[in-house]
Amino acid sequence: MDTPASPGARRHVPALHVHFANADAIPFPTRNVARGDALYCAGEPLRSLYTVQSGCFKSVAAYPSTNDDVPPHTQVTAFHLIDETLALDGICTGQHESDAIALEDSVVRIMPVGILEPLCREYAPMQHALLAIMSAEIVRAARLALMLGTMPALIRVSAFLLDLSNRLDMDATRPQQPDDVLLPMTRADIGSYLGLELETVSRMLSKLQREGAIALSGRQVRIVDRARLARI
Amino acid sequence: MDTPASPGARRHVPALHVHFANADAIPFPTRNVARGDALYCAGEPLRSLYTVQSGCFKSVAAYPSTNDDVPPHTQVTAFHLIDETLALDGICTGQHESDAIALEDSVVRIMPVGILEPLCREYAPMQHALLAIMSAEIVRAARLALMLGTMPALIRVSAFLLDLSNRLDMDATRPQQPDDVLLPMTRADIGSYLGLELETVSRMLSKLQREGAIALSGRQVRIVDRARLARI
DNA sequence: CGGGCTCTTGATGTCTCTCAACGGGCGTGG
DNA sequence: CCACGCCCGTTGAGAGACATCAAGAGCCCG
Repeated sequence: MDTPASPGARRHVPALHVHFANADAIPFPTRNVARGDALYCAGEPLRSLYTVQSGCFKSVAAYPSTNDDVPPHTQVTAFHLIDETLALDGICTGQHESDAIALEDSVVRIMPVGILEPLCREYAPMQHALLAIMSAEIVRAARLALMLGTMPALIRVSAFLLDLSNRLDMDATRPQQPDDVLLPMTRADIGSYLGLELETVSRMLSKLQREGAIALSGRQVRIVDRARLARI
Repeated sequence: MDTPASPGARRHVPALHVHFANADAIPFPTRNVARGDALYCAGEPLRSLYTVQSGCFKSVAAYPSTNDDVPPHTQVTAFHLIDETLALDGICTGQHESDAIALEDSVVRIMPVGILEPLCREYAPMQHALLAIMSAEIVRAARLALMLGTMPALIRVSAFLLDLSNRLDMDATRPQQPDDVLLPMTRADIGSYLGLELETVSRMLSKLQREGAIALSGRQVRIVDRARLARI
């Protein structure tokens, strides 16, 4: 899971989804992706990295099924909001390791790897930024694994809400309502990400509402008592 | 989880724990770490990356506890065998994000980040190797999360054994007995890594033995029926 | 030889999954 | 404009997998 960044936290929590220094200055092309469409699919050759300009994506990975007669397990491994970078998992093989699906009509900036690597060799800050982004992604994934391995369902869901809220706050273009979160994904997506069934996600959201931590109507969530949510 | 790399796998599975090209050619210093000692601890400033020359480590992460009155949940997030690289998670903040504990008396090669980054700017293959290693780590962590989110205990344990066996085979210095695996970690470590209790790990190992997939005596595991293990 | 750590195995409990039914929103087409 | 179907979300009842609690055996090391 990503960073709840509560006041009580003892250790410094890394700023995940680091902004890509200097990339703004370079006239990379953009691409529109309609809601539900794939930006790329697993197995395709990696040509570029992408940063989200507007909209939102989910990454869906398939577990390399050992006995592949029947359904290969899949899971949402990440959600990508504005300014966050996609396709980092493809560098190691030169192939995309997951599908990237737009959750809304979206725009991405295209950064071809063939250009990016020489660029990073030239500009030390950019190299450092790229390494920082990748490192943050490692931390993010490890923290997700930690949560899936040790936390009960209610905590997973509340941590997810807090994380999403924090990341949406990063978006300077968004009106400043840090307590109002409009979920761009279905309960099934959330469940897949958190290692839960969609019914369980629904139940936990209802429970959080009953306890007065949030108010919800469909995908519109209002964080009523952030401290309570963090304390769960 | 890492790569079972079975014959049945449809998609190409990335070679995780990529070897660090050219790093051998550079006279980096080494350091000995006694069994049970920490190579580094979470929160310390990141000075170097490390590759394992001999021995074995575990990475232990603490979940940034929101209400930190009581025990901050911890989990083993990775095991590091020979030729594998540690401390990649620290680059994003300049601080180590986890503890690295030696499971045996070990030797690591020390690669100071202040040297590594300029070096990567100079040598494109080295830059690419570093990016590939970090990307592979992202894939590894995501796959672990996927397994923790979707797989039952028996599959987690069998996948863990297959992965460990495959990674040990990468070690050229090891005598060629790919089916004999000496686990360097306790059941509790395995359980923490797999999101299970140590009793469950023990039960699953016993079950795999009853089913004729493995033979075990303490930490010595012999993979008797690799196909069956992969098929579970 | 004793103490502590590790591992195994059993009994019981509980959390989450599974199966099922139902309501609401939205788009399509009558 | 309304009807219908489909997807999404909610809620309940029951089952199953794993955690928890507990006891005991093996082993290493001092």
